[in-house]
Amino acid sequence: MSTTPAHDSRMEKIVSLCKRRGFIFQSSEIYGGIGGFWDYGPLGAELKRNLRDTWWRAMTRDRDDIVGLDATIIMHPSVWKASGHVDTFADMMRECTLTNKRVRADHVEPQGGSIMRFTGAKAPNATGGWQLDRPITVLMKQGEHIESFRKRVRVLVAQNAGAAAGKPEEIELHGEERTGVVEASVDFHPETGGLLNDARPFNLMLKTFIGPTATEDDVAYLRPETAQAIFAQFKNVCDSSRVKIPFGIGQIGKAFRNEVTPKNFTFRSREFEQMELEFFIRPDEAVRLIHGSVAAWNEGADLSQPKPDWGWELWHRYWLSQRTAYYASIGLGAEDLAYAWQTKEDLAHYARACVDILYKFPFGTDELEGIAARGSFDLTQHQTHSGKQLEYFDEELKTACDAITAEQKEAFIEQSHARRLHPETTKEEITAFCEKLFKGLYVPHVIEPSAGLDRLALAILANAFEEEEVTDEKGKTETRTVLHFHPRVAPVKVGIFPLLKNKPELVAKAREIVAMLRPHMNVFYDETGAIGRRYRRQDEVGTPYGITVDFDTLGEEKPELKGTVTLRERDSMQQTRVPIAEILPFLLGKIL
RNA sequence: GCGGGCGUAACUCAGUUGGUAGAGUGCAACCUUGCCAAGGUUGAUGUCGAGGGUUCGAAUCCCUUCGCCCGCUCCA
Repeated sequence: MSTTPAHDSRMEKIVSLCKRRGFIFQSSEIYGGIGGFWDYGPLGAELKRNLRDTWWRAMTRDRDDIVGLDATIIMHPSVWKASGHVDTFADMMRECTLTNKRVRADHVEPQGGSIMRFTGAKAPNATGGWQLDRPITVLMKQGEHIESFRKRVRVLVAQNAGAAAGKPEEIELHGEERTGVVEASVDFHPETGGLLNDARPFNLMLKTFIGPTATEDDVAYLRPETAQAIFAQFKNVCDSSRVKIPFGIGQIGKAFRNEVTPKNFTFRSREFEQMELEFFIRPDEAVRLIHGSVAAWNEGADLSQPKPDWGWELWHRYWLSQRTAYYASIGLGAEDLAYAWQTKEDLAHYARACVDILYKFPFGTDELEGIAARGSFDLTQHQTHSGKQLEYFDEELKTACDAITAEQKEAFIEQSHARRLHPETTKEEITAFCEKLFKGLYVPHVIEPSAGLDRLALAILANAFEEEEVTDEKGKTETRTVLHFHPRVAPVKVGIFPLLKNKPELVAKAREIVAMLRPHMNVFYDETGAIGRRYRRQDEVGTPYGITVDFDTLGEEKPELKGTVTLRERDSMQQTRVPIAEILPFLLGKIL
């Protein structure tokens, strides 16, 4: 899916600017750095805070159907057993000794064939020559022709060696020897046939210990996602907040994953921040009982306002449109984004649908947010593992069911069985589920828009970055580096400059304006250097507006201009004369 | 994890066969300076990623290690 340009100077420039101007630093840099961890400097901290605030506002404060949560990073280890993370994140893995391809130890199918061993390989014709000195052991499958086998091994060797070894046909294999025959061995990679090394635990969750003794009994995990805390606290939120389905719980917080390969600057980090919403909805069956039918999604459906007869599909589409509108509100428009729908085969077994919102990063188009329709899987898992009832009592559903006859209920069960998603679901399970529904009880289904804050910050930076050719009045062309941040997310909202710093009246007036604006926004005062240089400095950190106090502000020669300043706009570099009294309302209108 | 490239000032980079580290930009102060990186003067900053070795002497050669980038792999 990603397209990666061979040399991406744009990304390098962004990384360099981030360091130089204090957006993002490598963690622990004075000790040589630590892979996959990044710090936000003064401007980065402001940027990230602004982004976090826009999400929180859009998702909680601006709506009356979503509440917030702020849970701990370390939770009861059982949370991760219930969620499936302990199992799927802690597989025993084996690696192919030829290609380093990794495979789950319990997923290796027994294979038969001849064990072939080579002492090494050489590519004398490759640029500079190339050589592999370690032995290679590969299974020649039953019925595989010896020449096609040799060709296959050369291709694998070439792939693994990268550019150094040159073309597969240039590779010479040395010391071929048949060392044995096996009937059903699990020691060879299912695809490559390469010998597998010993199984090793491979866990993507970061481990820690609770209490000072640090034994295996005290193991806990740093959360690999924030979502599970929302499910774990679902009942408490319901009991304390008078929320009614449909409603959501949003959370912003740190998560940790032991990524194999952190890469692309902050894009894949081991410590990162997520902004997640779990939006709880009725199962489609409950909607059908209440409204008689479930509204179907079609292209062009009106998604502006939720409707009571929406099922999971419309809710899923609704959140996709809401999230797209959110990105537009902070400067990421349709032309910057892309969407990737997971195919049925890619989906986890419990998921109904999942769409990723991607941003066109300089290093490739990659994920910013995933919106998944997860059914009732998570809450059901926690209900099973904790033994606590996580069903929701739906007054409206109970009322609707009380009004229908026993025959209608019987027909509904039949109908639900006919519509079941998984063929293996039994009639008994469907009946039990429906009987609960008739009492107004169900485990809510969930739509999960899950976004990466650090990825968003990187996208915003990449999207804002531009090196612009500017020609001045004298016809001199030069490069202007500018970050076109949307004013809402810009770390500094306005720069305030006295035209000259050795004129006390100008400095005093500029300080007055700083004092006026500071309670409302992040402002930056600068009096050093020529005015043009100060503008450019602010362009480079994305400050959308500049205000210059000059002699007209003091009314020295043109009394009619007294009390006005120059307002300079970053993107157009246009200047306008505005009264001081209008500055604050103007800026507030742009940044809120 | 594998292969390749790289690591010298805040940034971009130069540094010869091993001889004790530089440029441009930026930064700071002052003078000049009336709206888009202006001019001048002065100034500060490096354990040459880290550790070890060879050597009279290492940024330079060797080993180890850490980090970054690219490709492969991995990515509930």
